[in-house]
Amino acid sequence: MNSELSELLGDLVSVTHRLTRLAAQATGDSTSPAAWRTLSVLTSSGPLRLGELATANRVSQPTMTKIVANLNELEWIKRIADTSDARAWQIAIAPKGQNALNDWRYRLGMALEPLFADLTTRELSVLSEATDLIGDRIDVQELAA
Amino acid sequence: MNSELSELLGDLVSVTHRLTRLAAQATGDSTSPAAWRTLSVLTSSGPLRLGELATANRVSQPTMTKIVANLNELEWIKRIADTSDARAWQIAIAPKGQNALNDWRYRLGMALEPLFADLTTRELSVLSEATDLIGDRIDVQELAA
DNA sequence: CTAATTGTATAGCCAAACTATCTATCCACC
DNA sequence: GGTGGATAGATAGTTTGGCTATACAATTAG
Repeated sequence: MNSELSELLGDLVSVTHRLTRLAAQATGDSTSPAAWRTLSVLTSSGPLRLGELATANRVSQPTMTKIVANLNELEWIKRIADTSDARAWQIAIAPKGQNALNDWRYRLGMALEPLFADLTTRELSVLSEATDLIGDRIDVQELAA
Repeated sequence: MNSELSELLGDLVSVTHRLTRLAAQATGDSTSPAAWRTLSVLTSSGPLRLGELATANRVSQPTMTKIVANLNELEWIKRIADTSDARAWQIAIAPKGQNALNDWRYRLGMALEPLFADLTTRELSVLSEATDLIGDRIDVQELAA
């Protein structure tokens, strides 16, 4: 175990904990990070079974059942009976959900932009690459799950 | 408003949302992200008033009162009466809390390391720099609060 | 066909999040 | 010194996201 890597990962996760809260407060709205996270996963992965969606979000299945029920009431997602298994549901993002997610991302960008406005083009590309690197690690874990 | 920056910030926050959950599941323990976040803030900032700690964590003061009460029961933090204001408390991390945080970071590093093991030295330094860049943005916001 | 496995809903519990309100303390001003 | 306004933190109440355990129906394996 590489202790420099461990240190970096500890710092990275500490910083992401705080950025998550910063984002929640910055837009000042009442929709939860879990909702945005779920919509975001659906946007990038396409429709998923409820259990798959739980895995992708790293929450338990009953938790995801509850989150999906809330999103369904808002009509932000669609529940589609899975044609190959009568027990299962396909969960897809709905147009309203896509619009809401896009709006949130816009408002988030507006709110956070002043904080990042002083970064150089090089620094921004560092952030961009890091985002991709982390995103790829998360997706790798999904495949292994 | 720079739409590329907005896009990047939306992606960054989406990815950090998911990394936060990945970290919570990866270590499999019952202590919440809020507790770790709070201990982490206290480690880097030193003792803070309860309200300041709430601001640094981007949560409301009553939320922080509760989190601090839990941490106090675990003896992970110390509550010290503020000498200059009879209403206020200084909250400081206690040795038990520091040990718990260090242990958590170690276990987190162990759990996440396989995901990041394939990164090159250059990629790891990208992550490291990004972590610093984000961390600096968060601290800037604190000063402005 | 039967037993084991699987997908999701339900139940119950806890903690983190919020707003509103209250009480005691502090501070500014007259 | 006294009064009014502001502030620090506790308390109350509500909602939602987390969890484990369990139930039931559908699917799969032997």
